[in-house]
Amino acid sequence: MRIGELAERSGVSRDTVRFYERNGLISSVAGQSETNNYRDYPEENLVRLNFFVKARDAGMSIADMRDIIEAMDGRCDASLARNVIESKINELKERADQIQRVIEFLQRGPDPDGDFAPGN
Amino acid sequence: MRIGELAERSGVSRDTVRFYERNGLISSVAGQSETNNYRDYPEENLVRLNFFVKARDAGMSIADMRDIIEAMDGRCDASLARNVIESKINELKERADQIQRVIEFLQRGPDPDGDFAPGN
DNA sequence: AAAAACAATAGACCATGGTTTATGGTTGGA
DNA sequence: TCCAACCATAAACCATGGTCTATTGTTTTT
Repeated sequence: MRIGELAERSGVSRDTVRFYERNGLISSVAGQSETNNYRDYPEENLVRLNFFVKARDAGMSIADMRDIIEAMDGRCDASLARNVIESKINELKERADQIQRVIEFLQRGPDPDGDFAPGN
Repeated sequence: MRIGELAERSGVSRDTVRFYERNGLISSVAGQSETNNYRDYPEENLVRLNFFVKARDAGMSIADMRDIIEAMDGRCDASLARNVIESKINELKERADQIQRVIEFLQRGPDPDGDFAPGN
């Protein structure tokens, strides 16, 4: 499909698609037309972009996403890939825990102290 | 205390302290010395900074943090403050959920599809 | 055919969250 | 006294994650 369709169906802008491509997150191939140089974006990019949007909302960086898709693409050996994924999962869990701590702080108050509590 | 001590004890750099102050997250008062214009950072800033570090690690923006401390400082009425805090809590929960979804994706595979799965 | 919509490329621009540099003054220990 | 470490201020700089503009060419729609 062409970039506009991909952008439309994935919910990110054309510019963002190009930005992601420049940063190695997705890839396109030369189109079959002789008259233009429109690129063709294979269907799989749609799946990826759906993931990127989720991952972005979860606070994941472009570099992290790239690590993950490279690991998943089997460009490196399977056990290394598993390690990469595992470590990203652990980072995400850390982050979720940290969020939980902040939520608790906001709900109940600061750790031991008195001032700067939500109950003020 | 002076900026260096605050930075040291809070674990952020002096530059970051100044940056946070410029952005309304903490405040200082003029020092008592006649010969210099060193600022004095009240103890409470330490408590705040401890929170900011947590909040930052949880992915909270400066603007969000500012909203929270302004709400907690009682500069606006209590019910409004509670609303602000509540909505930040909800945003954090959203974020945590999103992270959980990404974790599950990475552990089990994509939603319905076949390609781009961690199992590759 | 003419206009509107789309595409490619390159580079400028923007906000966010800091960090670094430059300049000049202050303080504390050897 | 002299140097290292500290402080203040302002402005420049940086990476990240995009977004916007300009230019040029291609479809598609009317």
